Amino acid sequence: MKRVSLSDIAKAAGVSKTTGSMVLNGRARENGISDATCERVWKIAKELKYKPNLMARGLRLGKTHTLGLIVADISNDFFAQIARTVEETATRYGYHVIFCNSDENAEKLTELIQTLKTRQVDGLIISPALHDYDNEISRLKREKFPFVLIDRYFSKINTNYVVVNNFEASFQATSLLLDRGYNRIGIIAVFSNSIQHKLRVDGYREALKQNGIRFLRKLVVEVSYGNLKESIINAIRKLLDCPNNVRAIYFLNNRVAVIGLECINEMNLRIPKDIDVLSFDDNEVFRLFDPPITAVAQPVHEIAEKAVSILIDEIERPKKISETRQIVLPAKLIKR
Amino acid sequence: MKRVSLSDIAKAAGVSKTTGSMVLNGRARENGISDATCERVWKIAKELKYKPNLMARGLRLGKTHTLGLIVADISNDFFAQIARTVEETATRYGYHVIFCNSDENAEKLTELIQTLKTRQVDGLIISPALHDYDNEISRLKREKFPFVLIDRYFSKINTNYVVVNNFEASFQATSLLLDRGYNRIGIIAVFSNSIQHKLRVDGYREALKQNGIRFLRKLVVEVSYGNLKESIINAIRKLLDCPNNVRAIYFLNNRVAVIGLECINEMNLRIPKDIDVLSFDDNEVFRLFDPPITAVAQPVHEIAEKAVSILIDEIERPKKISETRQIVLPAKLIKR
DNA sequence: TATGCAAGCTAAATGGGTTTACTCATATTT
DNA sequence: AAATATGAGTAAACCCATTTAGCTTGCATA
Repeated sequence: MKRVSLSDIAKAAGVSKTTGSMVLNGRARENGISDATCERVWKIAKELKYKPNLMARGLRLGKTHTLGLIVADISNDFFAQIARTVEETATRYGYHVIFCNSDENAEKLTELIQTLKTRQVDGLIISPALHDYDNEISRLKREKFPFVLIDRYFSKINTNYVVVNNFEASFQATSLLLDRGYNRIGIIAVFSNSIQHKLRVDGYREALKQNGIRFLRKLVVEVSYGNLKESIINAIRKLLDCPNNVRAIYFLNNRVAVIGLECINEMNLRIPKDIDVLSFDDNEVFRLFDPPITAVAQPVHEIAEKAVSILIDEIERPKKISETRQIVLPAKLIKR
Repeated sequence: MKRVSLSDIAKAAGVSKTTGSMVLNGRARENGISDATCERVWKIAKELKYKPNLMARGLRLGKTHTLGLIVADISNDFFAQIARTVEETATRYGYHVIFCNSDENAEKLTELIQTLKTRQVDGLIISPALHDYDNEISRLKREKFPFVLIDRYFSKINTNYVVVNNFEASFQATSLLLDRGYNRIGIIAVFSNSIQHKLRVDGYREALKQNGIRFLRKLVVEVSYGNLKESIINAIRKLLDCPNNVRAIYFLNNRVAVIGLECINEMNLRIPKDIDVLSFDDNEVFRLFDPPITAVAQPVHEIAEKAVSILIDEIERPKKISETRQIVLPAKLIKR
């Protein structure tokens, strides 16, 4: 029941391993192997159901045809969808995908990157942890290891990335709320030092500014991942209460939005009577709410597809040194 | 910048590769390597940041320390959560996970199983496609390839599997609806020849029976994956309409439930006034609905954890021939 | 006749670990 | 004193596909 190896094929076909390898890799022509031999090898390979041992090949070639995908949490709808398309696209290119969850934890991320490198993945698609300082990522960069960041990136390192136009999308989202007549809009976000976070807040500020409304720092509440629910309840309470007097909340991501909605529910607040909400990042079920939740939808499929194709391009093309690709896709405001 | 290999370590430490290998694999004691040598090797390995080449090791040992996970669609909340825990658990055991989407397509599933085997994963966790006949799975079984089925299984093949008690859970779910006073309950499900499907319907029948209500085949509507939305709208319309006169719908899974809710929304029906609903498979947001949606929640974490540990046990233990493990976990009815 | 060359193919090295079957001292038994 | 053990370690085989460098043989040209 043991696997058929190239030697077996070679022996059975009465040729050398070299010839066998060449034929089965479609290099027969260029190496002047005769058609007769060629056919013989193929026939035997088929009969014996030969499948090359990818580890042997990988060892020799130094390539595994495997990509690593690191996200905060694959059970989060946004990342699950990314993962879906990453896998699909990678498969089209003949690659497989190993995935890992970083839990928004910089140390875990560092560790994951290292193990995946040890495991010899050919490249990485990474959504860096929120608090990550750039160390491990910039090490990858220094080592010229192929990788693409998605969703988030670092201004200080020149890397490949695929993100959305956070500023613009946030500007539009805020403008919509302003149009609806809210001029005191609270933001609830997970604490983060990332650029996207900043850009989303900046977009919000710009929208306020263009409407002649003053930006108030205290309306931007940053909660921490630890006990999201409790902190969000407090945040909402604080925003609604008197001097703030907020009537619309802008959740800066998916996760916060879903939990935020849960809190609003529990606090017996009605949307939009008591409070209106908007979420950056869409969720399949937002449109099913009563009323449906307006959200900024990221083009997940494009993000994933682009990331994979850039990555594989970098893996397979001879490296044109430090020529990075930085894609900013438009996010779409879905009014509901 | 090239990787440090075992030879490098051996050379630097003035020992043979053999000794190096033994030391670094913790086999120093049993092979009578002196403590001095041991320390020297470790020290050098650390200094040079030695990471073994896992492909070389894998090639020799015939093991990759990789598991394959095949689900219908990883962007489906249920599978995303499974994937999450599978990865976590596998990592604890020192394994990585390659995932693939079968799209409920038997041919694709067959192909995936084959590629993953070629890729030398050590074992597979599979949620078989709905319409799959058992061929590829039983081939795995014949070949004694380690695998565990989750969520679904085949009565005709004796395999490892981890599933929930579909009959019992469905019985309880139906009983709840009956208690709420609905005695004409419609079922909407994706067409399937799987046992779980049957068991869920059987549980429903049994509940009706114990309440002295006749089972009506026409109240069980099977839609196909093609154009779910349209078919569900038709199904709902048909069920509500006159002779049927259904006032409660029992969605037989997650996917159908979410889309079903969307349809109900679009049809401007109110829950529970016009129609009440219940879903087999929970979804994070069901409790946020107004009113919240009652659902049967599968213990996803346990399913995934159990599946991984059974699989790894099978991979690592000397095979006690054809001794399969079949786990049936209780699903929990979450009344909302 | 000797030389060049193309066609068709192969031996052996390579990649980096693990494992088997030794070696070589010295120490202990019998 | 000869035989056996033991401690410490190693050379070489092995896993399997790819690739480099080169080897025949036949035919044509100088």
